[in-house]
Amino acid sequence: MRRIQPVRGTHDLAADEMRRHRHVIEHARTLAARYGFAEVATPIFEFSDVFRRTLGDTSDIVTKEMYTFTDRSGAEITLRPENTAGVARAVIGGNFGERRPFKCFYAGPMFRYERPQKGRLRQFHQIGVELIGAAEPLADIEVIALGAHLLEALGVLDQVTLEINTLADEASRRAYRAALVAHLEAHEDALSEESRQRLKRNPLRVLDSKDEGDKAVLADAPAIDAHLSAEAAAFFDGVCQGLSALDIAFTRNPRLVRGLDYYCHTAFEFTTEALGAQGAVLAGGRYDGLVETMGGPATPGVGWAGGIERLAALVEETVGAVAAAPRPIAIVPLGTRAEAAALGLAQRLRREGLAVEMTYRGSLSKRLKRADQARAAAAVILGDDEMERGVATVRDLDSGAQVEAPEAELGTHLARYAPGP
RNA sequence: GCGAGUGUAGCUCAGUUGGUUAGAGCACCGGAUUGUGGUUCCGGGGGUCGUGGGUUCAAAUCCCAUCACUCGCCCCA
Repeated sequence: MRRIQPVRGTHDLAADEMRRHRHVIEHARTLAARYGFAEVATPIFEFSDVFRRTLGDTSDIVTKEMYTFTDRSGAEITLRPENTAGVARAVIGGNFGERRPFKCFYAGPMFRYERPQKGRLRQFHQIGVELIGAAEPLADIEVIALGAHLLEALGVLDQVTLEINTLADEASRRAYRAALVAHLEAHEDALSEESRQRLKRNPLRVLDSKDEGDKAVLADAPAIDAHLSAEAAAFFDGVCQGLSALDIAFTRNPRLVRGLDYYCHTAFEFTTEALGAQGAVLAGGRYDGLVETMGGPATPGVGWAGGIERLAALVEETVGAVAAAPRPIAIVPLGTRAEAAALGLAQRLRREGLAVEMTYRGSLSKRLKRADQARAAAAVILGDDEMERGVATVRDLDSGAQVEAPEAELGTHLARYAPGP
């Protein structure tokens, strides 16, 4: 029988890794709630149009990374490659209410058909927030502040740098794109093959090329700042000042652009050097055109998404192991009569809030070994001796100290051990 | 999608210029100890050497393909 492998780019999450994921998710969920972002969930698959219409025909995600299939009714379905479009779809449909601004938090799996690498999987997990219906810089500032706060709470803020840029409004961006294209076309011979392609399809993407020849051409390329409308400049100014007022350190990166078409104005990215090539750990921006693109009323929005695998890896690398589960109490019955009694005892203790591990088989020696492997803090030994006298032996597994306690008082004897989950 | 590297037990790895029944440590299971765990001692189970094909008297070892992982490009979270 040949062993079946997991699908490429997918991972089983063992208890330790799952705990690291949960550590990230729970910090994010708690902080998001504190900022007024309530948790929601959208389906992990949508009609393909939800993504095709919003992400842009030239984006890599749409052109080659979507998991798309036809279901039994003939509908074209796509496993979500990101969650913003799904949230926007639900908001437009009124499924999340009519109150504006609408603020939400989400966590869940996303799917992209990519070449797997460290920190890059085909099924990966994101946390994210969206703030829909507020056009003010204050909204951008709060959204970014939440991201920074989360990174701080996870203990990794000093491992990342915040880069920020403005993509301006459409008119400014169009003017800038024209100037950029003119410059790039004048130096087309010096550009890499890929950048020449991008020049035609999505010229702004040339800006973050790592090719040395491209960089040389870009060195004296026009900057967007010269093309900003007064409003766009003021907006970006407002965001930067707000971040400074909150003591959130950032650097301006005029080459920072977004891969997805729906972004405008603020674009930001928390990146780290500690994770190799996949350094973006939490990133997002403003997407004022998105809701309208999807057929809703013109509605501004801003948000971010963070990669759970990447955040968890960064936490593990810089902070170390996350807190382990609470240590259980092990029940060690000896003999069939004791086993029957132990069942009820275990349930009783669990109802009192203790984590209780039953030992199922073997001699006392074997069962204590099991208790030890389960990281139990104490063992409750219940044998014929004890049954006769209506007591149980409580053994502290760290010190080896043992006391006998009447069964009714077991709860008090065990109270000094950590409560269960 | 492109380039490079790696794949031997559950894990980390050794395995000589191709040469007989492929090893170690840790982990696991049992016993020493049918009422006392962690330490120790003894024993045991586990491998189609990633998979498929080829070369050869002979392949874990050489060749080809393929799959997976890792790193870079690309992309992004």
